[in-house]
Parts: sequence; structure tokens; C-alpha cells
Amino acid sequence: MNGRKIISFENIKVACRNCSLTTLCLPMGLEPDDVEKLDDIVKRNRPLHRGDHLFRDGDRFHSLYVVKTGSVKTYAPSEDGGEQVLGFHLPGELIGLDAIEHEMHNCSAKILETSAVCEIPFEHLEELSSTIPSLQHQMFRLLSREIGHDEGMLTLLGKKNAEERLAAFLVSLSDRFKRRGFSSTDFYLSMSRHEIGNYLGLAVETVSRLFTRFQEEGLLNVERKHIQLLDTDKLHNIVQGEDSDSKRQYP
Amino acid sequence: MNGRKIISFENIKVACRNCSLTTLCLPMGLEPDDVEKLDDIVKRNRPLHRGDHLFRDGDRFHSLYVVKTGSVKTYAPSEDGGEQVLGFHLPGELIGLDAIEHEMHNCSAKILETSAVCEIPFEHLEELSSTIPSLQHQMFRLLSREIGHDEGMLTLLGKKNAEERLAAFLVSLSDRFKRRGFSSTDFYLSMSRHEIGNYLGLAVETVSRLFTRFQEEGLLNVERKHIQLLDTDKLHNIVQGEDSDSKRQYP
DNA sequence: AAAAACACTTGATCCATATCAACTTGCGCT
DNA sequence: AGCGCAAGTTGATATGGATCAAGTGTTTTT
Repeated sequence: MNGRKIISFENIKVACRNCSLTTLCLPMGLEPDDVEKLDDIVKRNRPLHRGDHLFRDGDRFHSLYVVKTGSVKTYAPSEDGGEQVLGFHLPGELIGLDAIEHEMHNCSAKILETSAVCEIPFEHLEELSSTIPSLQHQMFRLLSREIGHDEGMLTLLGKKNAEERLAAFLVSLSDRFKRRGFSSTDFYLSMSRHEIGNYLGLAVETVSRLFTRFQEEGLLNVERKHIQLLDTDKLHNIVQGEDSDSKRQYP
Repeated sequence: MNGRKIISFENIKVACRNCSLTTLCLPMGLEPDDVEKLDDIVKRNRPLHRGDHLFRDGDRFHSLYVVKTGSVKTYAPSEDGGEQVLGFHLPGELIGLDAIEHEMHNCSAKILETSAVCEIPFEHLEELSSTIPSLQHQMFRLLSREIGHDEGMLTLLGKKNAEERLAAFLVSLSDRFKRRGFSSTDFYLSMSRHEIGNYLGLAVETVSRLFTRFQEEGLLNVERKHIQLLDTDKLHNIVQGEDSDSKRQYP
């Protein structure tokens, strides 16, 4: 059916129902029968490498993408060469939802480390979800979740200081790794300090200094990309805007 | 059918197909027949007044809301009494999409001026859109649009300075008024300076000073809530990050 | 294996915007 | 109609984080 048979990766038996992301990804709450139908429309491409683009700003929209392994960043490029990092996407996370409206991508998606990504042709998905109410519901939920997530980021950028932003970033990663069965306290960052700073609305130097300070304060160990969280309680407190020493006269 | 007959506002003949918001609101691209079905599920409540809440953070989610006339702000309250303004909603704009995921509102919606608002019970809407593919498609588009809009705000808060933020805010309002058939250069703000500042991640004083400066520079006239845009070209340039005098050495 | 390019860190300085303070204006309420 | 308070303005000062600068460590290229 698919012309490319030379590289056998596509033939490996990987189905949605076997996918370890099953509770994170689309099928949640679907009948086995329906999962099979979904499975049929998902394309599984060969692994992608650091720097590859899934799509670019301005590309015509055809498919949503789900990270299977690895990680992907999305960013909005601006004319002058600058960019705003919009998100870092871990296994099970859906990419491309913002392109549905205009049938055109208005951000770019770049692979951060060797990754496997499922492609879901949107027209097929739409057809399928009009015949499977629980899939339609799941789609609404996923889109809604993305909106909720973005609203959280708006609060982060609008109200939080540098320290709170980095703490929130680390806690978010930690939680997401945990849900995926990885260590929540010991992980590697696939993005650069520059990308973290860009995402959080901070300069690289500020991110670097904060890592140093968090380490000095015993909150974590950091060695280049390798992070070990040591005091997640205190990190959570920082996210809430409660600096242990200063501030906080009356609750 | 509806218990409350005392106040006759509900009986006024206002249907989706007559609604002046028709191209902005849901029905776009629907058959007349389908519009009628949608019309049947929309509840039209009596007018709401400044300070009223459509819903509050934590409320169970039942319905989406569409502003018919007036304006509404949504905001995420924080424990300590602070808040982050998430958006200002004009006629034709949909409110509550972020609540679908958890069937619970995670922001509050407050009326800014006497407003009429349509209520769309989400369960009915969902049923209907599983039988009308073009309605399902329209729903996906609306959700996607919201995501795209939020991503634009992330760039605004992450990368733009105070001047660019206020200019972007004014240009956005101007465009939206225009699309609704109001003047794009002469309008009243229904929100306070404080709310504008909160929305844009700026202090009230900064907003006030910027209005004064924009007026001094001949970009606009401002008298309390009344705004007259005088040089929309220059405002657009500011949004793009091109300050006329300074900056801009090489393109 | 050396060289070049890049990623990160650390220190010194600057500046945009927050914060504090005082005053003015307009509006809701009795 | 006028009191009282909230909203807005304007000025003075403070500061968090940006920017500039210089150096170190790491990865990629040749």
C-alpha cells in the first residue's frame, strides 16, 4: 500500500492499542473496535533526528502529530529571525492543533532529539470522529486541554518572576516524566538554556544563574543537561510564589 | 417549556439565523436546517449587568457562552486575591472552551458592561455536532482559533515591550470592532486601566503613561474611556517592533 | 588531533518598568 | 447637590532582569 518498503521501520508492528502512551494519547475511553479504526489511519514514520522539522510556519496543514518517543519543540518564528518557543512536547503529546482553523501551520515544530512521531491525517480523524461520538468528545477535550495549558502559560508570563518561572518549568517536566513512567527527579533536558529562556521569557544568562542558585540552595543538582531534583516541596512552594525566607508576612 | 415566563426577554424572537453575529459565531457554513437545530438548543437569558458573573473558577461546566452585545472579561483568580486577566470578549466571541477538559471552569467570567449573552448547553451541542459534520468542523476550528490566539498572547508577553503590548491591544480591539461594524478608530473601553495592565502584564501606571505618550505623539486621542485612533499605520509599526525613531539599524 | 563554532557560566553595568507617593478627576450614592 | 471613594495621572525612586563583556567547557568540523 505504501510505496516505501525499503526501510522496514514502517512494518514493525506498532499499533495504538499496544502503544504505551495509550492513556495519554487519543484513544482513551474508546472501544477496542474503535481503537482499531483509529489505528488504521495513523501513519508511523521512520525516526526523526535533532534539527528535523515536522512542519514549518506557513506549511499547509494536513496532519496532527503525536510524539511517541523523544521530544519536539514548537515555536513561532518572527520575520527578523527571532522566535518565541511555544512548547516542549513529550511522548503522548499532540502537536498541530493550532493549525486547524486556517488549515495552515502558524508555528514550526523542530525535533530536539532522535524521536519517533505518529502522524494522524486530520481529514480522516475528522471523519472518524463524526462516526464515533466518544472520539469526538476526546478531541474536544484535547483541544480544550491545550487552551487551558496556554492560559496557564499566560499567567506564568504575566505574573511570575524569573525564579517562579524556572521552578514551574522544572516541576512541569518532572510531573510529565512521572506520568510517562520515567523518574520525576532525575532526567535530562533535551533543550538548550537558550530555548528554556526563550520559552520562559527570560535571558539565557538569567536561566544559567538560576540553575546555579537553585543548586547552591540545595534544591537540585545540575550538570549540563542532567538534572536531579532534590527538594521538590520547596520547588513547589516557589512556584506558588512563596519564597521561603523573604516575603510572606501574612497569608 | 422554560419555567421562567415572568420576564419576557426570553420570548423575544431572537434566533441564530437572524443574529447579526452570524458570520462570527457558530453557524458559519451550516445549512439553514442545521442552523435551526442549533437555534433550538441556544438559551437566551435576560441581560446581565456590570460585575455579574457568568461563571466562576471551580464551577461545574455546563454551557459555552457567546457574547451577543456588551463585553465580558475572563480571568484566572489566584488564592492570594490576585488575578490574571485572560481575555476581553466582544460580541460573537465564545467563552468557556477551556472548561471542556475537566468539565469544570478554571477561570471566571465577569460582565464588564450591560450585556446580552447566549448560553449553549455543551452536551446538546456535542450531540448535535456528531450528527452535523460541518458543525463538528466548525467546533474544531473555533477551539483551534482559541489556541492560536493564546499563542499570539504568549509571544506578546514573552517578547514585546510595554509600548508594543499596548499598541497590539489597541490594534486588536480596533480590528475586532471593525469586523463587528463599529468604528475602528473611535470607541469606548469597557475595561479599566488596571484590567488592561493586568492583561498585558504591565502596571497600571505604565498603561496610563503610555496612553499619555501615545497622545503626545499624535497616535491617538484619549479621554478616560474614550479612544480615538489617529495614526493606525504607526500603531501597526509599533506592534511589529519598529519604533520610528530609534532602533532599526539593518532590516 | 587541532581548530572552529557553539553552549554555558560568571561578573559588571544599565535600563525598562515596577513600586511608592501624592495629587486630581469623575462617578456612584444618600 | 455634594460627599466620599475608586480610578486615573504624574513624578520620584528602586530594582529585577537584560545587556554587555569575558572567559571556560563542549561538541562538531576538517
